[in-house]
Amino acid sequence: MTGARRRVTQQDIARMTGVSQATVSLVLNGRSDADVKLSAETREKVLRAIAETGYVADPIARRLAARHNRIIGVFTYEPVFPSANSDFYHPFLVGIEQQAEVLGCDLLLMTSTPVVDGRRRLFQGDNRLRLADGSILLGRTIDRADLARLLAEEIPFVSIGRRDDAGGPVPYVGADYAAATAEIVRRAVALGHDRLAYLGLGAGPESWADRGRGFREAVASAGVYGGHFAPPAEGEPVRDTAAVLDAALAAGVTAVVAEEHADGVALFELARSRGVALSVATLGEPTRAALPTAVEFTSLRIPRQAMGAQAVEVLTALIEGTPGDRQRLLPCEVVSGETLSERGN
Amino acid sequence: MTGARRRVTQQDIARMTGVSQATVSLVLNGRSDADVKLSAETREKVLRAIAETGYVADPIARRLAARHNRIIGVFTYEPVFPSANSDFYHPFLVGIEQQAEVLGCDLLLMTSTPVVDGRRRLFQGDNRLRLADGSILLGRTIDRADLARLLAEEIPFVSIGRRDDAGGPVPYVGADYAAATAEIVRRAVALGHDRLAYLGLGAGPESWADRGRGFREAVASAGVYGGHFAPPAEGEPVRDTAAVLDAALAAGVTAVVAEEHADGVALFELARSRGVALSVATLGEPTRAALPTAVEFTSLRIPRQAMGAQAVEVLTALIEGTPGDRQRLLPCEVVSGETLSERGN
DNA sequence: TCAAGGGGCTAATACGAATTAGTTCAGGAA
DNA sequence: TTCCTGAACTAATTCGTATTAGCCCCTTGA
Repeated sequence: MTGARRRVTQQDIARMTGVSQATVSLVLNGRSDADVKLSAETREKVLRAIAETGYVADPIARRLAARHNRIIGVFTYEPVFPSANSDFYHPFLVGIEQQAEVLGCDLLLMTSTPVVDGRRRLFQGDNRLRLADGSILLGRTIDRADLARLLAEEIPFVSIGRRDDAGGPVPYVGADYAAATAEIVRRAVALGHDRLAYLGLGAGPESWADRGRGFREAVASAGVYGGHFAPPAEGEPVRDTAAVLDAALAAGVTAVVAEEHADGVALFELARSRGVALSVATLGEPTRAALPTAVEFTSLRIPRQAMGAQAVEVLTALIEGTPGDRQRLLPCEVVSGETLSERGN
Repeated sequence: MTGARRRVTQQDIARMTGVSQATVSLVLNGRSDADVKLSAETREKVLRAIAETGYVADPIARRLAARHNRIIGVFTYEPVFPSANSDFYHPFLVGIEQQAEVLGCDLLLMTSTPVVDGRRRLFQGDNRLRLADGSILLGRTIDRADLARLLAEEIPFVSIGRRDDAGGPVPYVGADYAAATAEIVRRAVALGHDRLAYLGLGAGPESWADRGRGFREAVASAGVYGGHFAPPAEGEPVRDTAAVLDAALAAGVTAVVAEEHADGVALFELARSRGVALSVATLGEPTRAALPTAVEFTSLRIPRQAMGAQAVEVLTALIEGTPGDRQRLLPCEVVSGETLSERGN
């Protein structure tokens, strides 16, 4: 009714109840302990006025003064929601939201930076990252320089996905691709395969490098042959599946471990259509995009939801200075599908 | 390098260059126009110092002074991400994010309220709604009392989905279900149907009431018969599809308009399996859940993404006091599927 | 020689909450 | 009566930036 009314402040509450702004602040923060004493009467008077007016502390002012506001920032280099990435981000966000709810934090999606060339800029003029107590960074790859700067400026953050040091250890919650890949190799070996190959880059971004390393180490320790077929370029899907298949067969390879799910699916389908026995395991999560196959692929189940939730945990530990691991690798479950079978089948 | 260094402030820059903090602020905001004059020399001195130190304005302080934070709250009664609702909310969020990005706003997901009985409480002790400059409310139904309170407290908000007045007009961006339903009825009539029926509640929450009204009015104005089959209870799917079909046939109905997509699908499939000719149109969006059918249903395409985007527009207009509609109904496209056909087919 | 009129800058204050160093007052001890 | 102590508050300051009123000095015109 009283159009364009200013927001209610502690000062207003103070005037209403005849106390000082400081008292209101003390009541709000439940500071009756130790050195600060407040009468129950005053406390209730203030509390009543707060309830009446529906007062809420301005998070901005609060953050300026107290250095925290129970807001967790979520930064994604790509838009969070738009369709292409939604399947990718969604499970992480489920976990993040869940844990944020448990902790009573709100989530600030940093959408204010326009997407340029398909990526958002983490640092730009007005760095909104500081709006939140700390942030979670989400993205297939994260700019190394950005990480270094975050560390240097001591902005609390946690990366989802393992990251190499960037002028210091990067807090992260990642998936243990190396271990999972090694496990797949062991299974293949146990099924009689002794000539394996890795299809993918196996290098570059940490998540690929980890898989590649897992493969190489497992192959070495099992004492079997481990070949390598690289895609045309980083991030590119394998174009010439036929060439890969031919090369693999020529090298006597009987089991292929594919970095990208789609590549593995394509290879397996081609082999099957040719009537060739080739085992294929995939180091990615079966996605809807690659669903036309009815076959259940041997692949990985990445604990995305748990990763999201734990990222929030690590972040709060970081903010509050609680001890604990700042780097966590969660195990990936190996989905035992039908595509990794006994040698010769 | 110099661990735990305080962040650089305008004050620091000022000291370095021998000017005042105010001058630094003026330079930063490019305020050389109009009433404020700065010499090119001073400007450059300051700019140089800024470049050297890598100074960036603290967004928090900036907002505090500016009295608004360019944060848009997004409140959902149910968790945003968890799977069951994700298909429902997702398209809206795509639109919201998109528009927020255009406007340079961040999105605050209100996740701090624990979900009780599957719903979040909009109003509770510390009302985080005021964290944002304004908020968007999302949900199939929204508590009437909540709306009234929001209006009374003059908290800027926009509802996604039309809402009846709640002690005043509620700002909303909704889908024009009434018009779309009427259009479907007209198409049915044009195809020779003169005995139609509505399957659903056609009352209660605005979105259903609008559909029901659209049906009744269109049927009346076309001068044809319009029956009504209600589900067992509000929100319940129709249990006894067979009973509905029998009743419809007994009443000589040749075309049914179903409020819920799933109900329509079930009815159509049953009729087809019995070899009975029955046209069915659906007043919902074809969802993945009801996909087992290969038939393309005559149904509605709800402009969810546009609704999200426009909600942001309305909200900012509201916040900034710009003139413009506070209530918008966007047209729904009628998907001409195969299930609404000429009478007798 | 003085007022008027800028240009160029600064002091002061606001923004809203948190925090610290007091201050006031009542009651008890000396 | 004075001193002390603790309870219950408050005044003042801080956080970093934006903004406004106004100051000082140098021209210019009369």
